[in-house]
Amino acid sequence: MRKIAESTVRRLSLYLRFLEEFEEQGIETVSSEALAARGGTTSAQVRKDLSFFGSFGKRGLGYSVQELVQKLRGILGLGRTYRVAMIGAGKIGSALVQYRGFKQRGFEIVAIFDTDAAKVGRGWNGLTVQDARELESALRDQRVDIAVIVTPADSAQNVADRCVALGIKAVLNFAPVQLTVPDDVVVKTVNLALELETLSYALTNR
Amino acid sequence: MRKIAESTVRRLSLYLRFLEEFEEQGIETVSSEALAARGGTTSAQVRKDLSFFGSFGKRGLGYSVQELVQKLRGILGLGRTYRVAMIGAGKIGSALVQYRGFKQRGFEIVAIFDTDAAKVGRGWNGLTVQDARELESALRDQRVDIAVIVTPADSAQNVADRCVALGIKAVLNFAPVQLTVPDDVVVKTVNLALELETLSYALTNR
DNA sequence: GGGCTTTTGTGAAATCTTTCACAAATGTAG
DNA sequence: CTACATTTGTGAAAGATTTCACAAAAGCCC
Repeated sequence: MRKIAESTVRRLSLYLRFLEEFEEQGIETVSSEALAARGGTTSAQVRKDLSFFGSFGKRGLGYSVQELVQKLRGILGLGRTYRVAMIGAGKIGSALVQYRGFKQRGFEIVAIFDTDAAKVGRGWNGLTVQDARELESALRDQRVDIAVIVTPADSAQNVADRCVALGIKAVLNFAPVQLTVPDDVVVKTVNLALELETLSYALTNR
Repeated sequence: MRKIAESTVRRLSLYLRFLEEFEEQGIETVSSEALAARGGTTSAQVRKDLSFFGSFGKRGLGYSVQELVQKLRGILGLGRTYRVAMIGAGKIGSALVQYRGFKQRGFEIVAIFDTDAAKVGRGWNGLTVQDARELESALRDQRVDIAVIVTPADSAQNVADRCVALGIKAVLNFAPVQLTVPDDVVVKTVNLALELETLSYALTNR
């Protein structure tokens, strides 16, 4: 498949959210103009984004909300569930585990790890926190699609390496470090410091 | 000042992190090549990014780590402290409050709000959680530079509107919604669902 | 069915970002 | 002091993304 820009994928994901809203409100049809208005972009952008994957609209009418929801779910790979391992049972991990949208969208947390002896063995939303040293033995014969790394900065790369060795191909990283992984592994890093500094830059340069 | 791309600002923020690492290690001088290697980019990119703001290096030698750290702090507006109000005292808010990098980089949380009567009045890291209905009276004569919105999705826009009315010009939003604000207010949204879906897209289309 | 209105899908143009490539500095070694 | 090795700073080229603009499709009304 032709390379699609990350910005495009992010917008598709946004469109999907809006379309789900529309669906709940009982709206059956939407124009690229309406979708763009909801998402702060332009109708041409919406049409171009969709056009990379096919043509889903009816000229003169717009898009069937229901149909477009289906198509976008397919494009984004949301037609299945993903098994997620969370490594790190601190505050952020705990917030994530409770986040409903996670399960709602098909991301199921199947294991939680931590190095802290005080946490290991405790129950957490129906799961037992396991010792991080047992990552390999615990995950060897469990399929895990995505690792969420919520460890302190200094252990994140080590954890990432071990996940890669286990064959995990996708990592969501909340540790404030730049992870190095092979080309066939995809990493998304959420870095709070970066966001704050973008704000501080914007506040300064006006 | 000429418009600088967001991607450039994010990289500058990354460079700063790496330079601080180098500084700790006692490294005094760094080339664009070395900085690029650490950050997964190219030396030309590093030089171009910096060139928007001046020329900080010595040909044949590279950059003084210490000097470049100073310059980048200045460019990113990190030479001061920012007063932050946190609206929402749930799990994510709690994780953020404890995040050290926050204070370390000059972002000081000066107030926390929630609507939940069970939380209001409780102490939180040296601060008392205030009733969100009192946002206006509490912040009227406190300077607040940045609002962090950590409320449920359905109240986020309302909170944002009230922050804007209070004259706040920067918002960091963790609610999974697209906020609408006037042009002179800058919003960064951290949307977990979006990150997950980018991963799922990447896993699907390989 | 013909004319009118709406809205898509998409090449082409415009704009933005990254990469290239090289002259100009700067230090070093002999 | 000259030749040499580095490495910056930056126009120009290449590449990527967004916007424009319009023909083509589809429904609607008379």
